[in-house]
Amino acid sequence: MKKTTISDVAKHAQVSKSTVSQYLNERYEYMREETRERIENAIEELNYQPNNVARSLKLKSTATIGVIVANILHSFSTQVIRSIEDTLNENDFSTIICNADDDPEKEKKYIETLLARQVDGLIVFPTSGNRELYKRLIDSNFPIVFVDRYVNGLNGDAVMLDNEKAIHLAVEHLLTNGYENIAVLTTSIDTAVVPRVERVEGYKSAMERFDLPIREGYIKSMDPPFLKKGIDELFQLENPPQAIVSGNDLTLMEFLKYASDHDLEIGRDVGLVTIDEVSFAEVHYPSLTTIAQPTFEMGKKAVELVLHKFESEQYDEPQIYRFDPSIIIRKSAEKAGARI
Amino acid sequence: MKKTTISDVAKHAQVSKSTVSQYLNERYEYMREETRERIENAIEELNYQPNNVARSLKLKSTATIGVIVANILHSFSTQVIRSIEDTLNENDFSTIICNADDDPEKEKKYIETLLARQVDGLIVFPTSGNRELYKRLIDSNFPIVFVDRYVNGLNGDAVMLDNEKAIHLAVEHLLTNGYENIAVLTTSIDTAVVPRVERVEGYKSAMERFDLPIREGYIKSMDPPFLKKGIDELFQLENPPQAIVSGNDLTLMEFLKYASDHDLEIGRDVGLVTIDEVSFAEVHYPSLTTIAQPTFEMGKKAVELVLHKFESEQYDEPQIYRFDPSIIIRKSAEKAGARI
DNA sequence: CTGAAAGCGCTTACAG
DNA sequence: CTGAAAGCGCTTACAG
Repeated sequence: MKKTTISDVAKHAQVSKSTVSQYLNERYEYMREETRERIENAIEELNYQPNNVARSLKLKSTATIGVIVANILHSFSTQVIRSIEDTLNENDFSTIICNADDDPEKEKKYIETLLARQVDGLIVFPTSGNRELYKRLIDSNFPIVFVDRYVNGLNGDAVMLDNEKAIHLAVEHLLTNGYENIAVLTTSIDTAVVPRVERVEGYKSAMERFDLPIREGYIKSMDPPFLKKGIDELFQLENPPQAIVSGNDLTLMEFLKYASDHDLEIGRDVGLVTIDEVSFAEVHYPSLTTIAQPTFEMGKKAVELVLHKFESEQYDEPQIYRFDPSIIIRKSAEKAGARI
Repeated sequence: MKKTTISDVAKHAQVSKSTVSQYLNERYEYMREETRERIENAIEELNYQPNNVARSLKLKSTATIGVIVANILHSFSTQVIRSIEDTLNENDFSTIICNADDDPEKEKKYIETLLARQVDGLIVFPTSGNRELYKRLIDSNFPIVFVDRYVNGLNGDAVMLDNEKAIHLAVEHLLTNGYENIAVLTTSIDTAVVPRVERVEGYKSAMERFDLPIREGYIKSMDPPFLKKGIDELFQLENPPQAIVSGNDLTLMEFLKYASDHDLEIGRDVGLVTIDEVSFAEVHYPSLTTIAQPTFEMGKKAVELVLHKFESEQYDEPQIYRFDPSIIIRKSAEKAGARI
């Protein structure tokens, strides 16, 4: 079961390895027609498959990009990653995906493995735990692009949603439809994860813009296991909210469970707009009004940035690229007080 | 920006490359304590990172498994892949995931790329288009394991659901709750994709077992874009079905859309059991009774099989491993004729 | 306990 | 148009 190598092909076609290599790299102008055919036949007959590992070693490039995602459970992440893979594939690059599971230790281990495997670049949805490591990579000019979040104080490229706009769209829609007491639900902001912080800030600025009071009690930021309690507190308030803005799909699931357990009918008892499009938005009863991120474009941009860095030697000033959210209006916030 | 190599470390520590290599492979018994420390310091000072590509070339092993999935859009696939990644990771293997998008051409290209990259094995959710290629791999004893589907007539290991049992569980549950006219929805069986065929066969054998007539008109197998029409035909029948068994999450989405568009209330107007657990089963109204596959165990088993093949030289007779489905009873098929 | 040498399978500058 | 040689960064059998 020995694998056939370029030497076998060379011997069989009675040419040198060099010429076979030229053939493999499609530099046919370096050989006669007749030679080309001999090599072609030899490859066919021996069923030769080039060894890319050897090629990578020599070329110092693996044509592989590593992707590290803080938490693959978010539908947003899954969608962006699909786009990243597709785009890389169009460029004849492979993708290695790693799920850090929100654990900085795991993230660190993955980064090191990927570097040892000589990936040509990294696209990462960062946790908040590896500032130093990222700094070193950026300083050494290694191609790296952040998605969804950036790392505070680091001078790296990032592909981000315009989070403020996302919240404003949600709040505006709710107000237009008559909801005034609006609460917001996000996953924990203890670790200062950028989009979450921006979404909470966006909530406040939206309330201000529409001359509404900001009640701290209406802002609930906590991780999924604790959200149930947070939501409960919301509805125990003297003035419970008439509507909820859910910060992502995980907070959405918690809220939907709560609503179903407490016979809160969405749309009638409480309005709902959620950030991130989810697969079941259309078939949920009532259908869910969502703020969608342009996941396809964001993934594509991330790939373009990382490949550009890899291919060009020059240094470009790092930038944060903001993408516009869009609202998909369905029925979960159709009309306030519909029950009356 | 030249990378530091094992030679740099050797020079800096004033030992040979061989000894550094022994150190890297943790064979400390081959050197004095003092030497070990010198190397340790040199690595630290130079911030040396080993190059795994070179190592792979020499060792003829990349510690990487390729995963090719026919269609990543299935929630089942996503779940199994997560389990595969986790398990491989525990074994210090990397994973490269490719989505064939139900396109045999794409699948073929991916297989070839993965082989060129010298993956140590392949786990694949096969399309039906590459029999010959798979045959060659199996015949040459390359470590390969099929998941979800096997390729007809090929002697390879496969990790499968007990599809017949899955349908029986669904039908039994519906009958127990008073539904008698039961239809089944699957994606197209034109290409003889094994689980779909088994599910249709399972439907027939279940009907027989419970002494019910098999009506061909109650069996709808078509790809998502055409399902709407198929479902419509079902409900135009003289005797429309009282309940639906949905073959997977994609047929489920089509059915839910249809039901919502035609004001069919699930549970009241029509009972529903679907194969594959979906994220929103709990929060759907009414909550969905599902037949869950043990995705975690299946992924784990696939990894064990492929690593075993890779590590052991001996030839084991290939086998099909069947996994038991389980029913998660919720409310979408609670009681027939609830409307009366 | 340590090192020199060969080799993994490619690519490419260079010579002819 | 074609080939011999060097080298990518490791590992390992072998000699000392």
